[in-house]
Amino acid sequence: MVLQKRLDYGFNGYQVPAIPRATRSARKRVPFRKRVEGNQTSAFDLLATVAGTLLLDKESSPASNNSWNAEDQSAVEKNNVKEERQDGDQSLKLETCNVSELVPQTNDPNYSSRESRSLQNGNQFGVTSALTTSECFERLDSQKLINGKIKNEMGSLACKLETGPFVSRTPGDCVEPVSENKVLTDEELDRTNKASTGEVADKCPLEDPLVLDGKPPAVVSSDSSIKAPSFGEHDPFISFPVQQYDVNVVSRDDDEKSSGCTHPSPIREPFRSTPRIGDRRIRKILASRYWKVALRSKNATYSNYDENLKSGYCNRSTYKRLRSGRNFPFKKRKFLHYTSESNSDGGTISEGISDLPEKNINGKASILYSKMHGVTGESSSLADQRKSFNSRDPHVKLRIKSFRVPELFIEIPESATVGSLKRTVKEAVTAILGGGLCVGVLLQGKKVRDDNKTLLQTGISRDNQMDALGFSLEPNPSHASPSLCPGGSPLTLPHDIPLPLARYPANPGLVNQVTCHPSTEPCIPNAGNFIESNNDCTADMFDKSTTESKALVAVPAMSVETLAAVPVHKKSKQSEVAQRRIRRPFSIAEVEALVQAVEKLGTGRWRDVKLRAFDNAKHRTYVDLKDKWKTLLHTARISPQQRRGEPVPQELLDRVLNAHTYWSQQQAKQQQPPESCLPHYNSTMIGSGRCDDDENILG
DNA sequence: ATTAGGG
DNA sequence: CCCTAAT
Repeated sequence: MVLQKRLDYGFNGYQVPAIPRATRSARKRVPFRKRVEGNQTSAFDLLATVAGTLLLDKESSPASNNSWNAEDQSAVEKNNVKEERQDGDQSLKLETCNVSELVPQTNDPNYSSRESRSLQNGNQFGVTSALTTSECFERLDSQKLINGKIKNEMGSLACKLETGPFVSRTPGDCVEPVSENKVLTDEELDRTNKASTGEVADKCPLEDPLVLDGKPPAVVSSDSSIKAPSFGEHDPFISFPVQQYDVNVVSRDDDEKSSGCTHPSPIREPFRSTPRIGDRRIRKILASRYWKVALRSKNATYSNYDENLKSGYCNRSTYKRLRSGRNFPFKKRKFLHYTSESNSDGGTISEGISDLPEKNINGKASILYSKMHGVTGESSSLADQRKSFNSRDPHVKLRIKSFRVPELFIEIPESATVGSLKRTVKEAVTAILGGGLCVGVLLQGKKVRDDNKTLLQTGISRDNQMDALGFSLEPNPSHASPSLCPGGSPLTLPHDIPLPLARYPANPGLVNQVTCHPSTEPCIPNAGNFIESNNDCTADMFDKSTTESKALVAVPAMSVETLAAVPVHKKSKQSEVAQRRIRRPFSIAEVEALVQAVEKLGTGRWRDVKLRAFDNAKHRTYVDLKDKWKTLLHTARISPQQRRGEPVPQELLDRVLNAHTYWSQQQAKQQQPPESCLPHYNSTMIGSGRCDDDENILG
């Protein structure tokens, strides 16, 4: 009775019917189908597509989790690592990792179906479900130049892979590694490695590499505990920076099983060592910033694009999953590994980019991958695109031959097995790809910052521009503090000039941009709907990251320790390490909306408040609103001098105070329903003296 | 999934 | 904002 009435009547006496849960659930949304025509794909779409491709790649196979362990005999992978003694720990510095060629195709309404067809019909492309990172030894020099830092002490890893023709594979298939491809035998690997070694030696005369080929690797249990002794008299730790690291992720999981006969993974022995027995901490440092190497769950992966996707599409259905996974903190803890059966929403085809990974899992491949094949000598060219020759085809087809992953450090004891090393690198890269990945688009060396521009507008769709188009993987700015972001990562081109790109008006054809224009300011919420103010679009983040990354240069030694503190290899399982959400101070308008909603609904009904006033602000959870109210209350109670941040109008603070006292009394009244019908209202309130529920309070 | 409160 | 206990 009383309770029910409390729910139905608002602070101001307005009737505020409780919203039925079934219908008011923020997550119940009508599916939205994105439709764009022609070259209307915005740069953002492109980014999302690429990112989705990467993610998809990573998740496309259930076995891919351990894929890095699986290169062994048949897997096409080789790692040449140059070691350098250094304080006991092995420091791998992966300046670049090239991700295998992928072929994102944007803006195709019939996308999924087309790709499926393609898969069925021919083997032109294959979904390898493998993240193939491939070397480019030849790029070393240029890479160094790009980075502006020559590292003589750096060894080089040459991992040239010849994987042969494309392999076709159905998305759902379990990784049957490159059956049709040329499978490198141990011998072949060995030979190749040696060749590479020689090459390396030539380029790095300072080093005196030893090849450890043939040494039986230590057996490592699944929990990564070391069961085998370290190599002879050598120090347990070695430090070997890797300039180039070629990794081929194959969806196999036989690393551990075949531990005893792990193929030789050439590691050049250090010429100097420092005795030290330490824990098996693995330190990985990404040059541009210190990544939390701990793997983020795949859901976290989505989360990273949450904001972007949302801002890009403002499409509820498109990211409803994301939303529930990211904006509602309680879900962050529940990340689970996806299985191939994962089919959370079984959405229709061509939903949106955010659905790509899922689609693939569902067997509806949306993106094709092709095996990387000896793409070398492309110093700074991050991608190679082809455009459909059919001029009538409004779709831009890109083929990204390789991706560069930001430089990263890895520290691992020399007693660790090659398998664990691979695992470690895998985790590091996976963390990057799955965690704070950002994709940048470069056109003629310049960053395309405006995500809202279409490919056409940008010029990406033009033939003459295809050569100048590049992609870069960048750390997600929200994943690390700028101070930890030293020198330009290999991803960032040296001449990263801020482009004064004019913001093009949102393309009318893009539904998503209507409500999502970055300049959209939260209008004064008339209790109806509160326009979201999710302005942190990717473009801005990009600017920030690239700008900041240029400021700093060296990797502070201390941060190594910092990073090491992160439980890296704890169990490559659910190291989801949910990152803290970015701070988003409430705007005055939001406060206004909050106050107004609380006045009507009262405290304690945060979900309704959320739905009422912040339903469109997906980054505001009811917990956020509750917290904000809490702080507002606190702010209202302290002296104005003590307040910080954007000053909240006193008027609003007063209302906060009033509403709080009012609803507190209401709450108290319900404690003792009986004779507590005393009209003791706050003096500032104007209400009838009735103890009923329809009191009127001054707004 | 929500709410309430501490951190 | 995060985390948790309690609903």
